[in-house]
Amino acid sequence: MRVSRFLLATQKEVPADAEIISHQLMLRAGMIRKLAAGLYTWLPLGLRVLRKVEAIVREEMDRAGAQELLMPAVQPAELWQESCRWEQYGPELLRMQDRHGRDFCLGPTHEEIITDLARKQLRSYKQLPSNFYQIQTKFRDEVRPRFGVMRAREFIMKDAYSFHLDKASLDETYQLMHQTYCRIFDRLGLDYRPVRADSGAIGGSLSHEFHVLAESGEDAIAFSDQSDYAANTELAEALPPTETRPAASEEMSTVATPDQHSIEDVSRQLGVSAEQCLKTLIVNGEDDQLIALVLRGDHELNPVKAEKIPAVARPLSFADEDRIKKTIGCAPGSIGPVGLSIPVYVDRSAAITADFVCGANTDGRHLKGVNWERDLPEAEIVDIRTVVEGDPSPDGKGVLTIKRGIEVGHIFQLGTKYSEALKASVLDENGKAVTMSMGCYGIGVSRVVAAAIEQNHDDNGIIWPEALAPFQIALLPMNMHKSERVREAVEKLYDELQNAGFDVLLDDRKERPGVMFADMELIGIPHRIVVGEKGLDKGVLEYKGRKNSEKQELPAETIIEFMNAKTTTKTGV
RNA sequence: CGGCGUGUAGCGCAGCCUGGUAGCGCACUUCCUUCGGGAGGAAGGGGUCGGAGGUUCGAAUCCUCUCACGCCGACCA
Repeated sequence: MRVSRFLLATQKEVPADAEIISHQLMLRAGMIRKLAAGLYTWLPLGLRVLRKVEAIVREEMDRAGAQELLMPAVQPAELWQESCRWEQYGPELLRMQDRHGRDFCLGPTHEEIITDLARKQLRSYKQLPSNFYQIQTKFRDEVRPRFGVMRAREFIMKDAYSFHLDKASLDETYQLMHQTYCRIFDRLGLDYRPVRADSGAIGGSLSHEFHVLAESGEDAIAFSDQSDYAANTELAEALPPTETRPAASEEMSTVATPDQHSIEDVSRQLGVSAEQCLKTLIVNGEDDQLIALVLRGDHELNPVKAEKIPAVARPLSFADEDRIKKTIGCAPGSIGPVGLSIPVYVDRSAAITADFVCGANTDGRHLKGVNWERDLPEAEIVDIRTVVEGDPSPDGKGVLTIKRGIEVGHIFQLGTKYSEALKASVLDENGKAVTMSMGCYGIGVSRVVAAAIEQNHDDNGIIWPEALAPFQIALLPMNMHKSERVREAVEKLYDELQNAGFDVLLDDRKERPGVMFADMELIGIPHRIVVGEKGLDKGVLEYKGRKNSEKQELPAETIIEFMNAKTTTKTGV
């Protein structure tokens, strides 16, 4: 490809609202342009990278025996009503009507569609297991799209759905997909980790997320320092403390704490540490009652865990202030577990705290020297906090460290949630109808592109892993428009490299060298070959890799051989 | 959904407070010089100032409404 025939839309400046590096670089390099909130056009340069990701995903899915198909982006409401998600899904599901007034939605995912296909096309156990996948545009009407294509409303996803006669077969395919995902992310050249995850509202039991590690990641991942345990902090268990509760040593007393509402305020005023304070959160429960959750002041409530308490309403929501005042008699900020008439659940760590500080259930008052058993009945002990760095690993080996990750893949065992709702069954060997078990496996293809940049860049721009680069080689002639020798040499080299199977970007613009260097580095081409008068005199070409800063001179006739050794993959002309 | 903020040339911004014929940098076009790390000069093209309504002799500027976009919050106990 010649730059003169290519939309190289690089720019020096970047819109002020691009917060993270991948978003800035994708705009600067001319990979994407925003059309509206969460909607992006992929320019030719960006699309080339996207296609590289897709190709690798496709190859590995095919290799794992999955079959590609393509389902509509627009989906009829009837199927969503059948699975009850038309009501459950909320405003992220973009709904619309056609000219006849029939309801449709833009698909945020395709469980209903594939299950509908499966119930019509799969009749016999002999057809199982089957795994179907597609690479499709999805739409989720995010409250707050941000970070460019990282959290866009419209995005490209590879989603796969497998169908099985029994759990054993599902387990087998799940393991195969786990391995396939590892192969895919290995080939993409990314630093990633498979982590255990909560399967959330989608249902099912087993679930893993694949995270690309990056500071800008929106998820927190807990790792053991002594084993391969890794889990989303939403899921990671905070083990019961091994120490027992110390004996009470203080008398309970009331202290005035006017206008001190936060743990920080109270601990500062009373001169005690945050872990010596207990906070009491009031949430809405089932049956329209309120529920109190007690945590240590330095810990955070884990909403996913809290939702698992049967008495707590799902989704988790905080009680509104008026109702708290009416029921408890004080405003949030002065609540404590002593003398509460509503159900109280206490976190494992808070349950072994002695002589603690908490709200007195009277505005402007706190209690100190409070002790379980003596001053208030022991509440039901639960695990409702989010793990923190230094907690023991849930697998019993080592302690946890916390890192940020970008979720680029997610695999689930769905079980029969959708197949039951849509009555998708096959006949088994005995001629008996069996509801199929399902698995579901997603990769955020467009997000992978952004994640790769988060992990691979420097001050000059993007540094593509070989497998993702939009072009392999940047061919830069020095002053070609002045020197006929350079023009001839570079045209010849361009042909030779292409004939040898390399994807080459020839910068034939009438630009100064500095401009060419800067642009090629910004867009991250892994290999650079410079052709100039000086080199031609000596019969050499100059090579430089994007990652390392040393230039080297090579005899012109050895360049093909050299590039073959440098690159592992070729994509053809 | 709530709070705050921003809409002026393709991009980044000034002008608005204090109303009087719309500017700067980058980018773009042409020419000259320069030519191995985002060059210099000269001459150009490009904007119904987000939209609607109002006040005024006169509105980018003041007022009202509206749309779009962005940031923050939704863990305060």
